[in-house]
Amino acid sequence: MEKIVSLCKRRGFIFQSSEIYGGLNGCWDYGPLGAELKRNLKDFWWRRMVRERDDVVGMDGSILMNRQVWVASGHEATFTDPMVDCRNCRSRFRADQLPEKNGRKQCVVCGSYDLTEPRAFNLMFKTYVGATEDESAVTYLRPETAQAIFVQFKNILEVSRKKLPFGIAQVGKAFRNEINPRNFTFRSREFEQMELEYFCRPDQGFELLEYWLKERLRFYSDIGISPDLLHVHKIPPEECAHYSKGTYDIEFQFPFGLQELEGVAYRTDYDLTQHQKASGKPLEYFDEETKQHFIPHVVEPSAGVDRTVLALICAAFAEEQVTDEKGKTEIRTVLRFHPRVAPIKCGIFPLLKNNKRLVRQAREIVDLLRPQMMVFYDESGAIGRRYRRQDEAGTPFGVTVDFDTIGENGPLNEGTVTMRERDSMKQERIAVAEIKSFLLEKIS
RNA sequence: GCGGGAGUAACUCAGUGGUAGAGUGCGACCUUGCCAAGGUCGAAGUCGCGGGUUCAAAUCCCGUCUCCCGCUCCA
Repeated sequence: MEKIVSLCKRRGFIFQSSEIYGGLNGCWDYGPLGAELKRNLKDFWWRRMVRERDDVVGMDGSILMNRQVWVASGHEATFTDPMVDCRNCRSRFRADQLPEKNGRKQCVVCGSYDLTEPRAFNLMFKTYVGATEDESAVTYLRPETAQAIFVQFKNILEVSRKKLPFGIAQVGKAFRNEINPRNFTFRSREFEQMELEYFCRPDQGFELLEYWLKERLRFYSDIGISPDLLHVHKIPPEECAHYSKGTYDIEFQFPFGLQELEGVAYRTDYDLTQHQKASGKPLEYFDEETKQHFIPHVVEPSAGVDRTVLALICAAFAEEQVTDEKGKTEIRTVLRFHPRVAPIKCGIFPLLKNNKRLVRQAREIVDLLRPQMMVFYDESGAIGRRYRRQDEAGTPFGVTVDFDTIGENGPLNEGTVTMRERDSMKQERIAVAEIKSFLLEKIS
């Protein structure tokens, strides 16, 4: 893990937030390569979950919402009071509301005395909206993005003219004042979620839970995370959150252990029911076939952007022994990103920088590709060094303009470049005119 | 939150009271016909931060922040 953290900083994937002031616990910044990687991940999620489907639409909710949202969702009560957990039945209570016997607090559900110490669950960041800092102005930075979808359910149903089952997707920031941020960016206080709330009839819930689990596993495979590194954890019913009738965690084998990337939860009609009650506004759906009104159930695949970025980096990280022509062995550090998520798609190099024709031709190729993909031009140092630099950045392809390209070795290979592939280090000659379509096919 | 370890250049680290160091990397120029190792020059450090002891602190003491590891926790 230390090697990965070090590479992330050295190459500009991830830095500590506010580093020159000593950092801020649980907060991280993405550098040039990290920002590209993260953007590629979110874009592909959006494409797969929204644009390629008829039954899902997107939204982008605000981070600050009316405080009543958090009262209704139950977050205010369970996130801000001193709470104790029962180790026996996993119930959670406000510490001041538990009965005591002989000076010991007792679980009101199972009667166990095996309780955790009371802890302040100030997991929501509190803030004030408006000029006055009094109680009436209090609200919170959202601790999850899902609630924005639930409270706009009716509006989106109306304008999108969708029928059940259909989903609303959102990518955005959420904040939790974690007691113990850990494991690099894995548990951060400010993080981004990619969430889909997929609404359905009550009788479709379990079937759709299985469907979305499968669909999401396909997604991870399509961004280059091998199924060998993934594990599906079915949460036992007694451990599910109170609102859930069934949850699967999709876990990734990080260097620090098997950890959750995404939860696929069947949230029933809990959230919409809560908001209907609290707001007094009907959030029911009218089914024209059965002529019935009911509150839709919902299946929620909820993925962490930052932890998936970290998983991509961990899965891609490799150190391999290579032997050069003199028989010397050395370590090659390479990030084997899938071309689809790689921050830079192609490096473009003139074989020598002191030859104007080579440089000009390479620059032209840069201009050719730039409108459609992130490319990187490099002319400094020996060509091998430039290849290795891109290996560490995870760039899947490299194009080198040589003397054949510009016709100096006769017409045989004129107008072709070498295309070097990162993982195999193999090179093949390819016509300049074909570079763009070759790359577009690989990264789409 | 508890226990352990660590913070010195972008990275990896040396430096145990007396002028801030190395390797790699980075930049410029030269060299270079395809897998990081040539030459010359150069930039770069609030020694995590704050306080204390001392003629003098990267070094000793106290506090604090941050990261890593193990517990704990993760509606």
